[in-house]
Amino acid sequence: MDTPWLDRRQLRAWIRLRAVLELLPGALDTQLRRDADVTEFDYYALAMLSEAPGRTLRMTELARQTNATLPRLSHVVSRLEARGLVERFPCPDDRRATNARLTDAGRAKVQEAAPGHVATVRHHVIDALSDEQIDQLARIGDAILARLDPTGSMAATYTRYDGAPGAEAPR
Amino acid sequence: MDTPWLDRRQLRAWIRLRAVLELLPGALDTQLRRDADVTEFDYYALAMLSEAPGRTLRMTELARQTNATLPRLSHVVSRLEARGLVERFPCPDDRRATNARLTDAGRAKVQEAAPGHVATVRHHVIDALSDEQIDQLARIGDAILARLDPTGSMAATYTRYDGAPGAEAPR
DNA sequence: GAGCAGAAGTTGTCGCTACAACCAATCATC
DNA sequence: GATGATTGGTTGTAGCGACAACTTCTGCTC
Repeated sequence: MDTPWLDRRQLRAWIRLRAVLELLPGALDTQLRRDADVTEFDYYALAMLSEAPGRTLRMTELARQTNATLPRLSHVVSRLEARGLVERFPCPDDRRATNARLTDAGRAKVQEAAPGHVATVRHHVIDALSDEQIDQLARIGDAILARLDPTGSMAATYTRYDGAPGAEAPR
Repeated sequence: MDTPWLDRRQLRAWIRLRAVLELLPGALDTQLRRDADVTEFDYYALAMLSEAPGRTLRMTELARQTNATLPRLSHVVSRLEARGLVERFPCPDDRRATNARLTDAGRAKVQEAAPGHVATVRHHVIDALSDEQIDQLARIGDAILARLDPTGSMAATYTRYDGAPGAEAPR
């Protein structure tokens, strides 16, 4: 390998990022589980569906938009389906495929959960940063994601910012 | 609440951060499990111990340095102890407390795993960013952590950059 | 010096995720 | 129009983390 160790500045940045990686997901999860009885991942899956045309997405597409593997999504959707928040039905165009559609109850759940979630994201991230840092963070995220998923097949890219999912007003 | 929704710039940054939160830990975990048969968390626990004087830390202090809760750390250390990488013994100063000490095998494990892990961190994060972005990331991390853990009691702060843990040459 | 609040850890249980194996349908190619 | 490879998705299992309950010990306060 012969890879050089990190210098002090690099290490400082990495330690911080690692701490955020460790602490932030738990904070988001705790709030949503307490206030709306859903996981942060559940919430995003529901939110993505609520933005989709017909409130419907194919499993593969939903997995891509939530940065999840297909097995994971399948389990999650099974649970959401059992709770009546989502329904599955075979895709007419491709009989291998399955569509997931948000039910009315699911839509209500998103609307119920959204304000508290947005407030939490604001409190922990957005409001902690200056406008300049917000843009810096976006570019840093881009750069890291380009390495994590070079093909771009996995990471949700969201070039459409006109009504992007998960944190806007529910339609 | 009456919290405003995120605007496009904020949303862009948040979506990126969320994707990193989802994808990066898995990438680090996969590499370490494959090449050294340890979790990323296992690795950091071992690495923190390897930096500590006498390769020993109290459980509470180790939990703080790894951003973990005490129950979680207790389980992890139990597993590491069963593998002979760590040993536990009661703290003589405070009989409530437990010390965790790195064994020779544990030290060897850290040294074995470190180069590959550092290479992965470099590849996915450090080398993806400019020097300027590295510093920006550190400051952004500081700002977010200040919100996540206002008291500073939890998040590992690491003002000591002379030989910081986890990514430097093992001693 | 008795009593009590809080700190330090451990343990048990439950739910979620990763991984691997698997099935079904489509596509390509001959 | 068969066959092989790939895509789309589900299921089973094992392992890890969150949470709550509990024990032991310390230190305060009266």
